[in-house]
Amino acid sequence: MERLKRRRDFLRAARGRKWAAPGLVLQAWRRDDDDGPRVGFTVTKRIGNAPRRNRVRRRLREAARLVMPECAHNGFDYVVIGRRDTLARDFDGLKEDFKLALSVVHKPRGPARNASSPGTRQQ
RNA sequence: CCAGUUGGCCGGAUGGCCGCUGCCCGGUGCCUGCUUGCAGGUUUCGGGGAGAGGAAAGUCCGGGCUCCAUGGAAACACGGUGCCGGGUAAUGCCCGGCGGGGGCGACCCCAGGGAAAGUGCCACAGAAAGCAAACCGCCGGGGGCUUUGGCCACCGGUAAGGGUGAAAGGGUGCGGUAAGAGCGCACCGCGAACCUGGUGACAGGGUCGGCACGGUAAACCCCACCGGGAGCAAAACCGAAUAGGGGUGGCGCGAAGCCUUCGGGCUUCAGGCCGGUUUCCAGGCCGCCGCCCGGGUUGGUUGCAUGAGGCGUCCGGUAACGGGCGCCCUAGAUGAAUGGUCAUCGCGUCUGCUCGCGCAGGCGUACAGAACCCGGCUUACAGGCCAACUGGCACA
RNA sequence: GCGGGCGUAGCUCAGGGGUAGAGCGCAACCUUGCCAAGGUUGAAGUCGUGAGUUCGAAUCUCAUCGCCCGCU
Repeated sequence: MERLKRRRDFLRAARGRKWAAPGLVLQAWRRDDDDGPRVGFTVTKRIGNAPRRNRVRRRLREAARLVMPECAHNGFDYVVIGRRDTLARDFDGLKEDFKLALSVVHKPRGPARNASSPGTRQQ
C-alpha cells in the first residue's frame, strides 16, 4: 500500500469527504486515475507527547493494513487522523470504525454539505 | 528491629498469530555493461541474525566534524567565568582540600576575587544612615526663681543608659571619673609586619597597634582568565531543470600600454571590498554601496556510526582519572522502522477467608521515543535491588 | 537545528529594589417618572512555580512550567 508523503496530497484529501468515528477520522479524495489506493496518517501534537503519538499512529497503521485490502477502493487517497480516544478504543472496535468510515466515504455524492455531520454524535 | 545519610544498579518476563526497517546467504524475473558467464542495479520468495533511553527529553555548558578563501599580532567593544590544588580533548563539569553555615551524628549546603580606585543606593522610623554628630538623658559651672524638695533657661563636658531601625563608629568584665570614654588592664574580635607549617587557599604562634576601616559588586564598576561566526536542513558528489540575471538611485569610471567590428575588451599600477570595530603583516576578490523585481530545484548517494567506544583484569593514584593486557562490534529511520493483538506469569497495593503457610477477587505497573556524534549539567520517573556508614531500642 | 519575547485584578496593560496601580468591566448608592449617560463609594491579586542574593524581591540571579514569534 503506497503512502502519502506530500503536503499537497494531505491538503487535497482534506477537501474530500469526511467521516468521524469514535476511534478515528477518515478523509477521502477520488483521484482521476484508477491506480491502487493510497493512505496517509495525521497525528497532531494535541494528541499527546511523542510516545503517545507513536502508539496512535502504529495502531492506525495496523488497522489500515488489516482492513484496507478488502474494503478500500482503487483511485482513492485516504487520510486517517488520530484522536485522543484512539488509544482507549479496543482494537476490534477500531477496525469496525475504519470499515464503517470507508463505506460512508465511498458513497457517491449524497447531501454534500452534511457529509461530516454524523461525526458529531461522539461528543 | 526502627529511623536516617551517602554511593551504585535495575527500569518487567515468556509464548502464539500477523507485520515493519537495515544487514548477510540462497533462488527467481527484468535492465545495463562487456572479457559470453560474470559484474552491477532492481523486483519478488525463502532462511539466518539485529533493531530506542537512563534520561533518547530540556538545549544550559564543553568539544569533534563541515563550511564561511585563510592565518597571525595588538587594542577596544561585547559575552561568560570567579577560594586553592589536581583531572580532562575541553568546560561553567568532576575529584581532593581550605574558609563559612546547618545537623546529636553519618553527612549536607555555599556565584566563595576586590568595598583604603571611583560613583550610586540604604525607603519608613529615628536626633543622626556615613561624616561624624547629639533628641531624651547623665555630670560640672556661674545666674534667676523657690513652698528648701527642687525648677528654669544659659555655657561647657560626655556618649554609659533610653528609644528607632536590618544596620547607630568594636564586645564582656574590672579599674577609673564630676559624669563618662580603649582613658588603663584582662579575654575575645579587628588590623599590621614577623616567625613556623603547607605547592597553595589557609592554619598556628607570640609581638605591636589602641579601634581607624557599616552594608550592598546576583548596583555601575575594577582586576584576572576564557571566547571568531554559523550549524549535518553543515557540506560534497551524481542526475534533472533553469539561469549565468533585470530595473533603479548615489558614488566612481584615474594613469600607461596593447587590440578593436569603435560598442568596448585585455594587462599593470592606483583604487575599492573581504572577521563585531580599528590598526599592521601575509593573502584573496574586482566596479562599489542601497532598494526593488524575476527564474530553477524540493530526487539519489556520501556525510552516517570504530568511537576522547564498551566489558573484564592488573598496576599507579586518597580520589577524579591515567597506563598495560585480553575480549567484543552493539539501531540507522527520513510524512520518519524498532510494532499490533491475544494469553500466561511476575511485582506492588487493597479487600475477604485463614492461627499461619497460603487462596480468591479488584486496582495499579512509571517518566518517556534515537534523527551527525561524543563529554557533562538540569529536569521527569511506578516499583525494586545492593553496599558502606550514622542515631535509637532490645538481646548476648 | 538555531535564536528572541511574554506570563501582574474578569479583560487590556503600567510599574525595573521600599505600602501593588490605571482604563474597561462588576457591585452598592446618588441623580431620573423610568432607562442610558454622569457622580460617589466599594470588592476583587499565591505578581506562572520553586530556590537564592538583599534588612527588604512583582522588580536582580538561577532553575522550571506554559504560551507566542522569527530564521534555516
